[in-house]
Amino acid sequence: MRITHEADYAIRVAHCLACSNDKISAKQISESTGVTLRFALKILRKMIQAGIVKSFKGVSGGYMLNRSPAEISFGEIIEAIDGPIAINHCLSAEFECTRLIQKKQCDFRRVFAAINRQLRDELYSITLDKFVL
Amino acid sequence: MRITHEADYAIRVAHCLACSNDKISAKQISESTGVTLRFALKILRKMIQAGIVKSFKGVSGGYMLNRSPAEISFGEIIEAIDGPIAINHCLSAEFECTRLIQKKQCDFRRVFAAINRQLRDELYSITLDKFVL
DNA sequence: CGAATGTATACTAAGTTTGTAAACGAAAGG
DNA sequence: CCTTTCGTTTACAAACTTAGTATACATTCG
Repeated sequence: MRITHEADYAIRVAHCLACSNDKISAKQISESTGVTLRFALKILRKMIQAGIVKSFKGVSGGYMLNRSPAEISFGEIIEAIDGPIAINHCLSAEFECTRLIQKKQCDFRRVFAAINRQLRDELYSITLDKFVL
Repeated sequence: MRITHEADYAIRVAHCLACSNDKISAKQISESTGVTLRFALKILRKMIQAGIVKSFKGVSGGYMLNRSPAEISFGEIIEAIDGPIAINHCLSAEFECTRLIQKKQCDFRRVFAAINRQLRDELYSITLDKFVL
């Protein structure tokens, strides 16, 4: 029932980017967040694919946020790294309910889905701008 | 960001107990929930330790809930199996914050703690009686 | 070109979860 | 009182997930 370390690091990486006006290199990000360079690169790649971050190649390349910090939420970062938020495995896309007691299973599912939605909404309501100095 | 299979099974086991007025044997529980006998025993043991379930030894022994279904919540069952609900590792008891950017870390923590509290409250508000036929 | 930087894929190590086995303990009922 | 039935405890192993690393390649700018 918790986010992965990787998602936690991703939030710190995103925060680091939000605090800088200019683009920063992976090396600088690594140093200022304490996340190893290699691992930071992996996280940055996922965030690029999710459209949260953009990158610049070449000698003076680096990374920066793709949108304003106010438009980037914890929920979005977590889902970019860990995949869709699902507090119970029966809520994930791949899952197929094969229980004998079909009705009960689905009652449980309905309840978990409601809680999940609420949690997800909360995580999406927290944006990076609230943490920039 | 999800509960373990074990906690999910535990909810079904608890539901099974809630649906029966009399005590039932581990074997019956296993058959009616689809959880293997050995694993069901393991889950029952944890629920006994948490005071959710009580057991009777001997030839006509078995298990039953220790309280009325209305007094047993999803949150309690999940915590009995998985331990305290903590959406981020920094919220767990053992964790020690050693970040350089102390202040920021703690801002994050404060936010996660608030979300966690809300999630926990929701899970504790869902009681077993709502699922008994 | 070549130094600095990002990209992509694949792999390994570590940790957690899931599930099983075996030996022991306790109570009901003949 | 002793056998049967059932629960308890500890330990172990297999499977899966997460965390982190290595290697090789591509792009940009001076």
